[in-house]
Amino acid sequence: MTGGTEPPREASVDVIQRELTAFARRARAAAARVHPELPLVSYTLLAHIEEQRGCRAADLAAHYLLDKSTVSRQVAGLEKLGFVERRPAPDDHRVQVLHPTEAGTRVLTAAQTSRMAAFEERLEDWSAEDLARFAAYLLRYNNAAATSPFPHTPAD
Amino acid sequence: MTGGTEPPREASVDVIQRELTAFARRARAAAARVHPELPLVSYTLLAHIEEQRGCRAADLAAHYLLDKSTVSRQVAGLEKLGFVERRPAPDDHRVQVLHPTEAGTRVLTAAQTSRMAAFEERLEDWSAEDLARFAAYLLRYNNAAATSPFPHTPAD
DNA sequence: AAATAACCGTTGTACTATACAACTGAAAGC
DNA sequence: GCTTTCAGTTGTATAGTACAACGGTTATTT
Repeated sequence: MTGGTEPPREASVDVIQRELTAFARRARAAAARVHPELPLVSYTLLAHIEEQRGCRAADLAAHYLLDKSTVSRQVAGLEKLGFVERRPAPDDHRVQVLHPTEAGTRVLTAAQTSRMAAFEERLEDWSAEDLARFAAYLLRYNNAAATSPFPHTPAD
Repeated sequence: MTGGTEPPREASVDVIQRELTAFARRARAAAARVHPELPLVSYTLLAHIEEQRGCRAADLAAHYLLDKSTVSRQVAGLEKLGFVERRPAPDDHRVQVLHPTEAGTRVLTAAQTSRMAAFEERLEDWSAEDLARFAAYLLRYNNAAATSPFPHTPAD
């Protein structure tokens, strides 16, 4: 299949770019409906915090290519909702380690479940193989983006 | 290859969900940097207008699952920038047909080029086959999302 | 050790994208 | 002709985001 019809790279890149944009918008809208209590980004960050217990705000900023102010506010929001706890690290008084609370874990699980259901609904007729490959592509891309010296050029 | 290690669907779906979100956010941020003059959504809409000459605002709203007010403002912005023209349709005085202007076409081409370049930079070591497959996955996903009776439930 | 730099997080400000609701004007149905 | 429906605009509100300026803290340099 690789042989005959070399699909033009540019066309593919263009599609990826545009579809992704469409996806982003829809994802946000959909997420807002599915779980109005836990906005999309908060959800993502909370999930990260849950996985990487004790991570710092700066980690989140780095990982998601977000400004620290954004993260600061997001985390503040999560704290206000009672979903995360911020504790000063004992060794370094600059940093705060982040932990999900009981409620945080609970709401996260709930959100994950319903979001998963929503996704599953649209992915139900995908083969496991396609799903795995799609997931792998996304990971590959994101890893590349995170480590590449690309356009987030912190200070140029 | 499908045989042995059935990758758990749920894990893949979860990855897809999260990475897609991260991906989308980064794409937006990157796009904003690459072409500050033509914000991401405007860009997308302009591209659509360029492709579907003479489309109406309502079409855009339907296609991108956006509220008409959003489209209205976006189009107004594009017009203010001199990138699209709005003309009343002769047969139906409610509708306005949208056309890209000279400048619109120009800026769109430029944006496409540089955005492409940005994406290419991160996708350069992907095979054309992988790109095509990735693009196809995104299309497939978005089409499913657009036609599914899922959560944009216009009035519930 | 004092001065300087680097780092972490917060806060002020501004802007984009978005939705919902209320409204205007036009067309279609009864 | 009145009412409903449709296309688009405008008012208002909210999320998410960035950048810049700041306040503490730790690390480095001299």
